[in-house]
Amino acid sequence: MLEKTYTPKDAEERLYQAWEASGAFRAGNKPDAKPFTIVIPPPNVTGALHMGHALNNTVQDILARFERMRGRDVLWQPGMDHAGISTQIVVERQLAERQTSRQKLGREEFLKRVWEWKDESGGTILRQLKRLGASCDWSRDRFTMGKTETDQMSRAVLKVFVELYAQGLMYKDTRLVNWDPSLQTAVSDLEVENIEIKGNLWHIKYPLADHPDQFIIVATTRPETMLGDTAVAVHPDDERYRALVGKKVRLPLSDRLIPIVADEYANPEKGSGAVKITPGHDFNDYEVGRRHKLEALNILTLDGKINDKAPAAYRGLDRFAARKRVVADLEALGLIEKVEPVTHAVPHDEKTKTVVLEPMLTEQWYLNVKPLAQKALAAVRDGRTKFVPERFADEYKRWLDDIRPWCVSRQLWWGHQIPAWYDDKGKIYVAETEAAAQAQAGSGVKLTRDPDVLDTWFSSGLWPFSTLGWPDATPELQRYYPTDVLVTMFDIIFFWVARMMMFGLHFTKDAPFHTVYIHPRVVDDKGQKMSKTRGNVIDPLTLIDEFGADALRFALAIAAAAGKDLRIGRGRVEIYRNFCTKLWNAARFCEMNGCVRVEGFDTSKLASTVNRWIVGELACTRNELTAALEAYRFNDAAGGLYEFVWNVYCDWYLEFIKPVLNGGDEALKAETRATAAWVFDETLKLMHPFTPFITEELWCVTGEQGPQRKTMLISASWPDHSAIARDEAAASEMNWVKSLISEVRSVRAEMNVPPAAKLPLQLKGASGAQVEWLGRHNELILRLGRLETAVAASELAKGSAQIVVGGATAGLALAGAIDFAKERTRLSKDAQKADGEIRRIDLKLGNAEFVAKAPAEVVEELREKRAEYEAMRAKIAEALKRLDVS
RNA sequence: GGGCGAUUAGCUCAGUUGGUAGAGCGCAUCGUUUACACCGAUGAUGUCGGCGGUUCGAGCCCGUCAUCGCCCACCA
Repeated sequence: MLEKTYTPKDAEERLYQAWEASGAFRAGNKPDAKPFTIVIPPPNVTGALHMGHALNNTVQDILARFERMRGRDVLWQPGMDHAGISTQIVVERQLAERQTSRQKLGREEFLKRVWEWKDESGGTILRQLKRLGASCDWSRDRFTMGKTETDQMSRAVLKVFVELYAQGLMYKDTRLVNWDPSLQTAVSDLEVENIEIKGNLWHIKYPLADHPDQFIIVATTRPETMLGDTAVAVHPDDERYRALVGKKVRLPLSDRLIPIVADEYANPEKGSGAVKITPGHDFNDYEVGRRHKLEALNILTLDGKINDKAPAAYRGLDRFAARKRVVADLEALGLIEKVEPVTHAVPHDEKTKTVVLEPMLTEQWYLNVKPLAQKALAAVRDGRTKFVPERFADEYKRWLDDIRPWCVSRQLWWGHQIPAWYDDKGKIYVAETEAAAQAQAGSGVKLTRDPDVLDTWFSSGLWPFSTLGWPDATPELQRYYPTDVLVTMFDIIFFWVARMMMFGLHFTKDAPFHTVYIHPRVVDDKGQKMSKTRGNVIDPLTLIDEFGADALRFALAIAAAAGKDLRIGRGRVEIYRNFCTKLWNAARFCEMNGCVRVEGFDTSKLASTVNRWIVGELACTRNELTAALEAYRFNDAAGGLYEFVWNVYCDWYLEFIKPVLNGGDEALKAETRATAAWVFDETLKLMHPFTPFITEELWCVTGEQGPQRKTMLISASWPDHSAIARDEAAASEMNWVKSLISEVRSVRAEMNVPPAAKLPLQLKGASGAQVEWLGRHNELILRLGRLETAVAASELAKGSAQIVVGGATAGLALAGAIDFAKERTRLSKDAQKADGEIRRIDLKLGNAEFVAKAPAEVVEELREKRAEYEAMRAKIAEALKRLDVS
């Protein structure tokens, strides 16, 4: 027996364990089946489940369960990312709380601590994914980094690095990088976020060396960098400065003489047309400096303070303090021409958004990605990999078309250490192991390993094949690679998707997936991006606790229209909790009425139109649903199910069959029970990818009553209704019946006919078929229309069918009854207010619960009203009889 | 500066090849007929951002403008 209400909390944990125990999540169960592979976007080991993950993994789980039911051998590969910078920051913070630091511990000890942290508190997110119902093959859990370098996940990274080096694509270079002075590491271009901030544009007078009373004016938003200026540039065609090219200016504050050079970079339109050149601290100036062989003077320390290359007065000052000091000193010297406020984009750290990055001259490892990018572009251009929605392919192509070398080294400890060793002359030996490097160098040579680690995206770029065992030729790699669909969001197309495409094509010759599905970004119900600082973060686990995982999943799926922001709030999840409840109650209805699935149920041999109709509707729903899922239209898929379950099956079909189930035709009753049960069962299958828990629960429960379930729903086959042709005759017949009933109800409501009043119906001008239908479905038309009789008028008028209910005068005759109806509603509401526990009030007063709990005066009042009502009812009946209703 | 997306009922959003505008919530009225009040029935509400064009016909195609959002960009 089903409980009166569904309690997700009780069911979810039990069912999840049952699934895991049955091995249903494991890949390889169906050796003869075609594989279907999804790799999870590995969440950061530091992460906790947020709404974005909930959506991302709901989508993947829908696909995984759908394909599993369709008979594919599904591998949903789980795992996590070591998340270099994020993780190192987390552990360093903990150390700081204990008054220590990574520097004090040393590298080895620090890494030991990070691993300890990872084993203890990393990976909460994986447990949280289970609460969502994620059907990953947990036995294949992977991490982007091995504990030792002989671990396969690490070997994959080393091999890739070494091969790229051997191919001449990986190299060291000294040039400007985006430097994070807070973490003291280089970051890649992608990790830079330009944020508009308000600043000043200072116009500074640089005196000419020959004529100290004459000035050339330059403008800058970063005056402190003038301490590193090594030239002033003007445009070669700029008449104003032509005579000055080759001459020198005396750099204020530093007292150095620097040249005036002609370079096309200087824009005569901007400012004074002359621009200060600081090759050591500006990407453009660096290029100018190269062209004119200028020194790239570095005036900053790695933590962003002025170093000893600058005049003594500024040494040791933080770069922002130095800015103030420089401006003040220039002012004192009368060298500030003017100051204008400007808004300009300043490079910030993409993660913290607070640290201002500094172009810094350092030696780093770069990967020349151009040749890899060509392959990645070709794969998308020729359709080996397609994006859904398509427009994201354009973004992908634009980025790859104009790609620059990727700075892959990071000055961190947590990550894949770069497999490069140096001898004391600085010669580089790149090899997968120290022994191999030593062999290259010769036995007597002392080698030192490069201390830097790789960008965390370097290893996650290998994820689709490293998780399957590459570089070893494992059976899994053979079977499950290339994968099928990648489910992710637009914000990591460049970071991750493009890198996987490049590495995948370069090292395996195959595109790592045939489809990239880009799901929407989840925002709050006001359309605001969720963030901790805004305080509008909705925790998916709280929603799961309150409404159940199924409700959350369905809410996400039905709102997941391609490419648009997805708004979600408590209210939405509540709606789909209600939907789950509806499904639950439909199951209870079936159970109470003995609707039990019959072995060998044959949809082609149904005698009843109603049953043929619902079977056809189901088949139609199934086909549309399948097509929607194949096209990644999750909103259409979920929407179609909602419509079918609620508006077709519950609102109409179950109402249609009530008279049959209460009637005396045993054969019809048996057929109807079997049909109701079969359709419900098929519906559970269709719903399962979206709402796995409640459907599995209902599947098991009905199994106890009907034929014993041999398998769980998760392992059931996706319905194949291809043999079921939609019975068009049944459809038009039932649609007519539905519209007739709707019309009757509409007329009743318009005319204020009280619900209890049963009216006679005469149908004028009905066609022969309609007369037949009216007769065939008379019982349910009477019931649902609350009619006394429903007959076709004997004389068939020409034209369309016309419904006459009672007649215009009937409304007047019933006026008194309406007052009673209103009164009754008011009283029942009063009664509910008086005792919140009374949820249903039997106004016939036969219900003991009501009598017991309702206030006595309400009971008394209702008794009186009831007598009036009875009298009124009799009068109405009489009045209706007298009315001319033909 | 370049590119992309959005603009449809009070709110949140669907609307796949152009063919009489949809859903949920909310609102109004009614309701206890043994699945469900986390429910049922009925109803009201839209110059589909503005303007122009193509077409027998445009929410959908084209042009243009406006507002909002996102991405990219060397930010003197």
